Amino acid sequence: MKPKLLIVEDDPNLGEILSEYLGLKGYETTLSRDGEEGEKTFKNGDFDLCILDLMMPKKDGFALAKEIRSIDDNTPIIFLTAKSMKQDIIKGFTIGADDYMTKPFSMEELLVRIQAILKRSTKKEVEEFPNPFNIGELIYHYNENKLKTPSREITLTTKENELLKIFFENINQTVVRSVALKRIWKDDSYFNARSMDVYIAKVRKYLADDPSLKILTIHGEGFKLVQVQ
Amino acid sequence: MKPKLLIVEDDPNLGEILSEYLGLKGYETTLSRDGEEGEKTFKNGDFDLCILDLMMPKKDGFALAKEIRSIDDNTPIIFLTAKSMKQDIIKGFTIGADDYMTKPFSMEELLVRIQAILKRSTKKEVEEFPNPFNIGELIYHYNENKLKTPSREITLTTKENELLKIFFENINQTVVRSVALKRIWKDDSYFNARSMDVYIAKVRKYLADDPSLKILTIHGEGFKLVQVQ
DNA sequence: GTTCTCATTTAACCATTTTTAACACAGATT
DNA sequence: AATCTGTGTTAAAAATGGTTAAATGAGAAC
Repeated sequence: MKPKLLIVEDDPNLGEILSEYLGLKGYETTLSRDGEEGEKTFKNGDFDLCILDLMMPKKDGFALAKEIRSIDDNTPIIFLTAKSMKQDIIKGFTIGADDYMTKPFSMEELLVRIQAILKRSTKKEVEEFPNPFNIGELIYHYNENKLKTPSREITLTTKENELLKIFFENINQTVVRSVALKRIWKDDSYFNARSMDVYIAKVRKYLADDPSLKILTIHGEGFKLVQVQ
Repeated sequence: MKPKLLIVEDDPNLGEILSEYLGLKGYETTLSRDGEEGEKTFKNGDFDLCILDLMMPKKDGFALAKEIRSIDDNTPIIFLTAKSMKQDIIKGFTIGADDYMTKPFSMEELLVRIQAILKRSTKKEVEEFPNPFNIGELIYHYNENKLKTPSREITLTTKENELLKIFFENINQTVVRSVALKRIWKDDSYFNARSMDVYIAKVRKYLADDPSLKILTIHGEGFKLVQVQ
């Protein structure tokens, strides 16, 4: 599958050129025109790498990078900028950038730098979990939308099933709200988020049949399914 | 453990300066003076990253990088060079470089670039925080957001939990304000700092259940959790 | 095509967590 | 001592999440 790149650049010329060039080189590119648009796009997409201009209207590249890092501290970020001031470069990397290029730059160089970064980033593929999946006193049949507890057998609805799957795939790890929303609801919006909260409540009730499993709330971040002894 | 860096640089001045600077910054550095020596050293060592000058006697940086890649295509490589020709840069990355810096460069920038690369390459040894963690009369379950004291069981909020974790990870050491702020609040700003002060007060109240634990204020620096007898 | 059923979304209200604000005090600086 | 900056404390405001029930919508059954 083509790696997905998010390009956030307010100069329409450069943006188009970048998008087209990288598109030709085998990437799937999405172009946003300012920081705020970039943030929305990032939240609703699933990108392998972000290329951010530093000076942009509404929200600059540093601010956007911070937002991105607070959602996900793994997706690589490359900054593009006209400024080549040392302190900016240091700041960029401190925020969590993976590379920093000063305009004007060579497209070809950008390309090889992107390749070098992607070579290493390889987002961890979620391993396929066994079906049925045994955990604690529960047996979860993802394929059949079923959850068996010591006392009953629950037939899950589609959304319940998807949500439960994400939790079992990420046991003891935080499931970020926006990530789950993008995966199940395809869109991170206010109402979808509230809908998800309703489903969290439902799933919590099911899991209550095994007292060793709990879904904790990570305020402002997401949820975490933990198994205690 | 300190990451190990191999520096191959024929200019004795630059080599020494690099080695010393990066040594001060917490790396274990080994310096070789030409490509052939560099190759031998690489074969006999176990390095986390290589910094190679491009123009060197006996064996140039490209040739050395090829040797390194034929032995191991994982160890990151950074090229240093006086030439900034586009074709050289492309060639460097094509051979398998991870970064390419043109002399003269800023030490600080080299450092942050090294950090950015190592952040991705090092097989993340997940420093497992003992869970539960016993200290004095308290039992701290980080995974469950719980703190058990002799008299009660406290369910911690997300922020309380993260703050407490930092303190327990750094017992008897100063936790610098800005470090904790960046880690928990993602941003060191006035209001976040005040918010943190509010949480310090909350956490102090919880710890008061064990009189041997105290959070001291290090004025202008941060805080320190100390355990007295 | 209409009705029924059930999954899903929206809405309203409540609870908790986090941030902001205000004021008091402490330590450092002059 | 006067002043500045940094921290302690408390309460109110704002944001986020929990819960329940009604509204909507989509597919199955009639």
